[in-house]
Amino acid sequence: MATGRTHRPATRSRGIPEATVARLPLYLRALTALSERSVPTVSSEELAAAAGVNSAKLRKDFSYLGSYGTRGVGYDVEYLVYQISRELGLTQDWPVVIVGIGNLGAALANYGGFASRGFRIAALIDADPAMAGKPVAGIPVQHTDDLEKIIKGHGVSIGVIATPAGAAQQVCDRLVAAGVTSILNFAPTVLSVPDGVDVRKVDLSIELQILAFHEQRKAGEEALPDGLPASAAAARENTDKGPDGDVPAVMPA
Amino acid sequence: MATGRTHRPATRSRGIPEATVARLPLYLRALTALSERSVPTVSSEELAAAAGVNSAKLRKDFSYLGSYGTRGVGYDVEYLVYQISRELGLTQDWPVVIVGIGNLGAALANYGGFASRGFRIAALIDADPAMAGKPVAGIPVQHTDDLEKIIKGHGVSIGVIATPAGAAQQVCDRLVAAGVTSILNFAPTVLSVPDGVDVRKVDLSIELQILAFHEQRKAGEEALPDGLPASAAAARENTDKGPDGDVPAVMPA
DNA sequence: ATGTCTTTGTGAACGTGTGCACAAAGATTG
DNA sequence: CAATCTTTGTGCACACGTTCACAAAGACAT
Ligand SMILES: NC(=O)c1ccc[n+]([C@@H]2O[C@H](COP(=O)([O-])OP(=O)(O)OC[C@H]3O[C@@H](n4cnc5c(N)ncnc54)[C@H](O)[C@@H]3O)[C@@H](O)[C@H]2O)c1
Ligand SMILES: NC(=O)c1ccc[n+]([C@@H]2O[C@H](COP(=O)([O-])OP(=O)(O)OC[C@H]3O[C@@H](n4cnc5c(N)ncnc54)[C@H](O)[C@@H]3O)[C@@H](O)[C@H]2O)c1
Repeated sequence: MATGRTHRPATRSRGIPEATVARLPLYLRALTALSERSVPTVSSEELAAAAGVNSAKLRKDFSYLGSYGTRGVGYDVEYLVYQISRELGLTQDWPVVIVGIGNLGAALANYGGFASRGFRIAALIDADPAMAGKPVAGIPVQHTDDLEKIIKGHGVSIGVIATPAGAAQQVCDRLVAAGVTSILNFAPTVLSVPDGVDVRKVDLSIELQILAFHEQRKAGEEALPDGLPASAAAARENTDKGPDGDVPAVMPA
Repeated sequence: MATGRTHRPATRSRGIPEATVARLPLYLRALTALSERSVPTVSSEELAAAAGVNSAKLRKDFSYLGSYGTRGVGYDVEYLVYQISRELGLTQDWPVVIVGIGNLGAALANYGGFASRGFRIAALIDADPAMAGKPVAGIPVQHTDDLEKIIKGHGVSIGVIATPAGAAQQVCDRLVAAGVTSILNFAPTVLSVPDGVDVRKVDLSIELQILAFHEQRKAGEEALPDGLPASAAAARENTDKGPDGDVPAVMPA
């Protein structure tokens, strides 16, 4: 998420905030569920509850797309599903390649929710010659040597990287050189890409570490009931190591 | 970030901004790499480059933790690794359970970067009786019936949900009732949890859809001011066909 | 038509995050 | 010790995001 902000004077409401874009798939999911239950219309309050957001936020989000609601009634479910799908570019099918068919890559390939949302696995690619030709999720794995040919042959613009971290940048470079302009990276590495290429990352460790941070905070707060956040301040004070750093300067373990 | 009622902004203590917390693991990763190369000190500029962020942002982030740098020199790598680890609560080992040992759950269990970052897989849990006792990643899978016993026995406070969407809320409720207060959710559902429980989600489809949005914008910027009639909307709603895929989120009435 | 009732769409206030730019701190050199 | 050089830590301004609160739009009943 570092796409150079195209400073568009907003001729029309064409500038949808990034935070809104990130929530559209959430709305779409909730709306699809309603659609399957043949619910004709939904209010911002109901839909917001289903998507787990504030209703005012939802209404403002939709206002960036246009005025698709009816006052006093709500939103037409089918119509909104279509509008959001169109906005997200899901009315077309996006061919996707997955590179690195190990534990994670195979799980991704087997993931059903992939195809049901506008994405199609065009190819699976791995560097291991022993894997070449072996089918995973019904799709034969192809060798990295053919990466460029595969990308260009299928007109792939979205790539998923599930290789070890050490190989990720190299794979990324090849993908980009072959024409991929959007990358979803599962490897724990920072990827550098040229302007115009989007990278999003999914990192399990980071998520867990964020949870651990809050978990620790919760555990420390139990001591003082309803009190002021003196503990945090005190803990930080400690780091003002005295003249002789009594705090170990080396990490244990 | 927590789902459910967020009326209370969660004790906005003298705390570290959420955006900063989310970057600390990134810094930690970069610092660990430097540490392994025995680099003694690093400047904000260098470290920022390695972590893929702006150096001013990095310095401001660190300023919330304390004054750990030396002007004219930079930051002591080992010391900073320790301080960030401590802040994130990684100086202790967090036992984690994974519920739902299918394609994804098994991949997560096999993921090495788990243990190397302060987390330990305490148990693997699945509802399939056929899986009980079978080892995955060297750990025998246990049945859901024993979920509460397992959680309490190991003092687990972090749970990972990798079940189908339809089972996620139910699993979540049981985890929370058993004492789990942090959940990492891979199922495409909005989880409701009581106050005090943190939920973070990882959703592949959402990431891909966000990429598709930007991809579409990049590709089709030449024309199409749209304005499609509503009739076209009704004509195309055939996008859903998930035979099993993910069970759509149920709406709380 | 008129009135009432529901719910949208949005202006405005507020909160959070980002990045510039620079004074101050400390290392280092002469 | 003073001068110089490097790099931190942060004040400030601005951009972005969230939430409140309410006028206006439209449905629906009478
Ligand atoms: N498994 C998880 O749950 C998980 C979680 C978070 C992050 N990750 C990350 O995802 C990545 C993959 O994890 P995994 O568990 O599947 O690892 P894995 O070792 O099982 O699979 C890696 C695959 O990548 C292939 N590969 C290696 N170099 C390649 C190259 N240059 N080009 C193409 N393919 C190449 C290997 O042959 C192998 O099949 C790792 O970076 C890991 O850190 C995994
Ligand atoms: N595989 C992926 O790459 C991927 C990507 C994104 C999201 N997801 C989501 O992750 C989840 C798991 O995906 P998967 O591909 O591993 O599915 P899967 O069907 O392979 O595995 C699901 C596992 O959960 C177990 N399970 C079902 N109900 C349970 C319950 N009540 N308690 C405990 N265990 C239960 C099943 O026995 C099975 O082993 C799904 O919600 C999926 O939508 C998967």
